[in-house]
Parts: sequence; structure tokens; C-alpha cells
Amino acid sequence: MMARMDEPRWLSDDEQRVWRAFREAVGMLNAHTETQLQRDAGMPQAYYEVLVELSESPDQVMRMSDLAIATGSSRSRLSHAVAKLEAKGWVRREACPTDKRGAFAHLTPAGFDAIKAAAPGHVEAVRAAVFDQLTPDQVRMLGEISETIRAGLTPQCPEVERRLAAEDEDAQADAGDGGDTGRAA
Amino acid sequence: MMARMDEPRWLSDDEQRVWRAFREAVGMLNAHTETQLQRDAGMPQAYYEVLVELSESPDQVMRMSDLAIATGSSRSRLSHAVAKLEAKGWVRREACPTDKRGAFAHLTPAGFDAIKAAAPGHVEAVRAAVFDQLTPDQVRMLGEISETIRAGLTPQCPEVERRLAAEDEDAQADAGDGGDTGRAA
DNA sequence: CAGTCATAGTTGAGCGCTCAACAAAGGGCT
DNA sequence: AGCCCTTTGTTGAGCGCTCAACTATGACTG
Repeated sequence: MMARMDEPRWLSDDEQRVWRAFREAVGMLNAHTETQLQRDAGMPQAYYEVLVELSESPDQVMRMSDLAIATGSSRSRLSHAVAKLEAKGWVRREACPTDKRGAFAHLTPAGFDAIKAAAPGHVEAVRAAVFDQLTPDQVRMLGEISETIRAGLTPQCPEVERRLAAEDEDAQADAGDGGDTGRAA
Repeated sequence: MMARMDEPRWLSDDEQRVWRAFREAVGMLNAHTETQLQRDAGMPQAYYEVLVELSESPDQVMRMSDLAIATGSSRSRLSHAVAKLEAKGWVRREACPTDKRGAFAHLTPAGFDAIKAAAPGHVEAVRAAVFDQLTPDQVRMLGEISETIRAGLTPQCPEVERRLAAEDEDAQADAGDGGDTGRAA
């Protein structure tokens, strides 16, 4: 499947320019905010986002799995991240009484202080690099574009693809079912 | 400067939604293309971009420094990357005769084959995730938005910031000189 | 209830990136 | 020439991420 396509649908010159500009802008923006946070707050952006998510949660507590989903990271990544954050004293782990497999991540007061101290500088950096540069129309468009790309990537992207592949194999075993659509490609 | 701002200019709800959608979309898109390339071509996206840059160069040769600039990476990163690519037999290093500090990175035939094999799948993935999803207007806007953000980040972003800081110190020492312009690319 | 599969979370190895330190060579200036 | 500063490129340590195993618990079914 997909092994051979007679003629790949190459990008036009315009599309290529857009793609390269996009990649470049994203790379620079990411480097910029990453450096800013690392320098001013002593934490990488990924950890910042974990703390943000926790701080906005009802009691500053979340199940590890929910936190992983909320931050768009794998369980593994979150587990490593929380281990580091716990070592810094910013997060505390707690066992879940009703489901003994489960674990809660709990934002500590020190963690709350850390994010409170980090937020203004980070927001300022983001605002200066993005929202101060763009017109309101561009901001709105950026939101729509992002949402569209996100939506297009959601069904078949992460490990779900593997799952679909696995289900495909199963389906081949018991042959005809509705056979859904080929999610194209 | 920037040390204290009485009230941070927080993001509005709309801005926050846009920022989160953007971060999410970028993260997913990046993960998607990264996985695709790693799986189908056995190389990370950063190495792919190195090979692309080399393949588009007159004789498939570039100075390491120029290649670093072209790929938007640090010398260190490129050095590590080329070491790996050389181990794979995709790139060969050559000494520069006129500047004995210098080094050329030379795309090998095997490297050319590798990128030729990788390109269609990668382009298809990018097209499916981005250009097939967006209207022509959105594509155009994405280009403009990217270009704006890139431009806003160019002067003060990478290690230039350090340089500016250093020059600031110098400037304080000898006070006013002509203070040229940013050597606008 | 036993057997089986799914779910929650952790762990360690491997990899790419950053950062700071470094060696080697060029380019001025006196 | 000799000195100093810049530029080029490499190196090794440390860090975060991915991937594949693995443990342990829950949930479902005969």
C-alpha cells in the first residue's frame, strides 16, 4: 500500500515557499520561547505546560492519564516529566484509592509559585513574537488554520494509527465487515 | 529593562484559544511528519532537511557553516548531524584547500538515492496534512503569517541576542559609534 | 471463579539537541 | 614578525523524548 504512486503530487513553488516559511517560523518561535523559559524560569516549555494544566485544574490535581492527554504527550513522557517535576518539588504524586493502578499528580505550593513567577515573562514573549506582530484578522485566521490542521491530524495520527492497523489485521482475519472507508492516503 | 512590568499583558480568551490551537497543531504536525520520515526513510526530519539542502546545491557540496545557516541549526548540531549522516554513507566530508579551518559536506550518490526515495512519501504526508486541508486563501495567509513571525524573530533571536548584549556592554564602554544596521540578511 | 484482554503507569536504552569548552586557522594591527 | 581577536568546526556531558518492554490492577466473559 502506498508503495508506488506513479507521480507524486509535488508542491508548487508557492506551496514550497509557504511550507519553508512555516517550518522556519515555527522552529524559530519554538527556540525563542524555549530559551526564554529555560533562562527565566529554569524549566523547558513542556514542563511549563504540565504545570499550567495542573494549575487550572479544580484542586490542582489530575490523573496522570488525563494530564498526558491534556498536554498532548505520551504516558511515558509525562511519567518522566512528572518524575523531574517531583524532584524539583513542584509536583507530588498520590496514589488513587479507588483504582490502585492510578496515580494523581498534585501541584505543590512551590510549583504554584514557580508557574506564577514564570507566566508573565512567557506570556510577554509570546505576545511580542506573535500577537503584537499580527493583525486581528491574521490572528483569527491562524486560529482557524491551526484548528483545521489539528482536526485533519486527529483521527489517524498518534498511536491510534497502530491500533487501526492492528484492527485492520483482525478485520482481515474475520473477513468482511462493513469495511469502513479507507481513510484515504 | 523588562525586569518588572506592573501588569503583564495577559492573553485574551480568544488569543489563548488561538495560541493553544496553534501549539497543538504544530506539535501534532511535527510528530506526524517526524514519525512518517523515521518509519519510511529511517531518518529524522532534521537530517532530511540537511540532505534536501545539499541536494539543491550546485554540486551537492556546501560549506558546513553555510549548511548550518541554511538549515537553521547551530554549528554544533550540524556537526553531530553530519557525523551521523557520514556514518550512514550519505554524506562525505572534505577539507577546504583555501581555508584550512573549513570543511565541505558532500552529498554521496547513496545520499542522493536516500533522499530521492524519501521525498515522495514526505511530500505526500505534508500535502495531505496541510495543503489538502486548507483553502488557497488560508495557504496564502499562512505564508504571510509565517513570514511576519519569522521577520519579527530574526533580529533578536538565536545567539545574536548574546552578541547584542555583548555589544551593549562595549557600547557602554566607548559610548556612541555609528551603530550600523542589522546586516539585514 | 479462572482466563483473558485492556488500562495505568513506570522504566531503561538509544537518540538528537543544547551548551560550554576547546583546537586550529585566518585576519588585522603595530 | 608577534600579538590578539575572530571564525570554523569538533567534542563530551547533560537533558528531554521516543520506543519497547514490563508490572500491576481492573474489567469482561464463559
